[in-house]
Amino acid sequence: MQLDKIVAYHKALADPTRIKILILLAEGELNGQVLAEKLFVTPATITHHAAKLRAASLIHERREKNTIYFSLNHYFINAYGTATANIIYKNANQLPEGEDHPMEDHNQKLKQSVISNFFTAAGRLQHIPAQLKKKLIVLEHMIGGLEPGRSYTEKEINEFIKQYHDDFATIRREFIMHQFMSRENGIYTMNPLEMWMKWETLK
Amino acid sequence: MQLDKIVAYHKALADPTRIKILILLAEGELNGQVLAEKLFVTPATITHHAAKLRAASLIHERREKNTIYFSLNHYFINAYGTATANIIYKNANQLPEGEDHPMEDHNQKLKQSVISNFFTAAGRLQHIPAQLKKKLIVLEHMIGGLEPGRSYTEKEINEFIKQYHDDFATIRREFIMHQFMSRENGIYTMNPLEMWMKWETLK
DNA sequence: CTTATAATTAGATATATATTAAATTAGATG
DNA sequence: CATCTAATTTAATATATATCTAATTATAAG
Repeated sequence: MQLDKIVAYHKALADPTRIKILILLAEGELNGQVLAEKLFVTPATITHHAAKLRAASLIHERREKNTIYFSLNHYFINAYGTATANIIYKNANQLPEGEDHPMEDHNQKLKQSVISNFFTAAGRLQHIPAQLKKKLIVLEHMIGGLEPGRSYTEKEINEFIKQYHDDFATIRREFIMHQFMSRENGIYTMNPLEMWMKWETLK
Repeated sequence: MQLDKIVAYHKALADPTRIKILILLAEGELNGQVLAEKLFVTPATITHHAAKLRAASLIHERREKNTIYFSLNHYFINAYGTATANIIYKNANQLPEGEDHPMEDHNQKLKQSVISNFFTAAGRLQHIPAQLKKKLIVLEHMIGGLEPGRSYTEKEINEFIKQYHDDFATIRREFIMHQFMSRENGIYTMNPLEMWMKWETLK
């Protein structure tokens, strides 16, 4: 049920240690040991929180030898124009509160250029970018056309994607793979984090 | 500290019973006894949750004789274009998930007309509306100019308000009174709910 | 195979919180 | 003042969760 998802999402952000972890990760990826040191907790505690953040799709993980590096979900970073993310970001960089981070501007420009390069004037997707970062921008752009908070049948999702590109099956799979959406019993819903980003970009 | 506020805000929405209360209140105001019946809990439990929702500015209360009627914070209702609010609203009205509620459209139109009636083309506020609902729309419009998540000194707030109207003291007081902002040691910050709305209306 | 490092798991503890029943308070009315 | 109703408070309980220590697992390297 959708209620559980909303609750789980808010629970993930309802703990000071987890917010602090996100603030630290806003500076760049860190492994568990380092996070533990900086927050004066044990690695076991980091594991505990990482599980909750992971469940809410707020972080990514990358393994290198026997070290696991945590990073903010790419979208979370890009969405820091929102208030909570703004706070996380500013805290991370010790910037005076009134100033915007140059990254904000840079990300905006990157998005703009990727969107204008991959979509036609009529709004069709010419082809799916091979580069991950660009692909994610393209997926995010398309998912912005869905209504946050409603459920879609597979048929409806296919129709929706076909507005942009004929290969709806690949794109639908990418939506799931990159956690933009989740599927349950053939019903598709946007994930909470993605909804949140959607709110931000809503006019 | 701002961290606590963010955490408290998310905690308020991190409980299924509280989300259900909001869903029920989306249909209209209800008193504690009725809420308790509908949710199969005791009135004491409702009191408990009401305290948390009140602390997060999510509900309003109105006393009539010895009955207290709870209702959604006016702004929460108007913000239901956001995903969580959308879910609350749709659940409340048993609408097919794809359909928008007519109220959404109505509120949008009301806002449009109030804003164009009270502000000049240059964006100055001509006078403060006497009618509560209109006043709230005007306040919401102005607060949209602030950056969510940052702190402002009183001087900065005054300067900000003077863009719109010379009587900054009255408007500043209204911001506090209607819980758009809170003041601590002379530092002003937008309240979490208002931040949330801000995200939604951000371009 | 042994050793080293990072992460996870398991078990224990403490704190927080959701809930209830019972007692109390607040307000209205006779 | 007595009574009624709604709400709150208090105290108790149960569940959840944040944290730690100690044991275990995963991966790499000698």
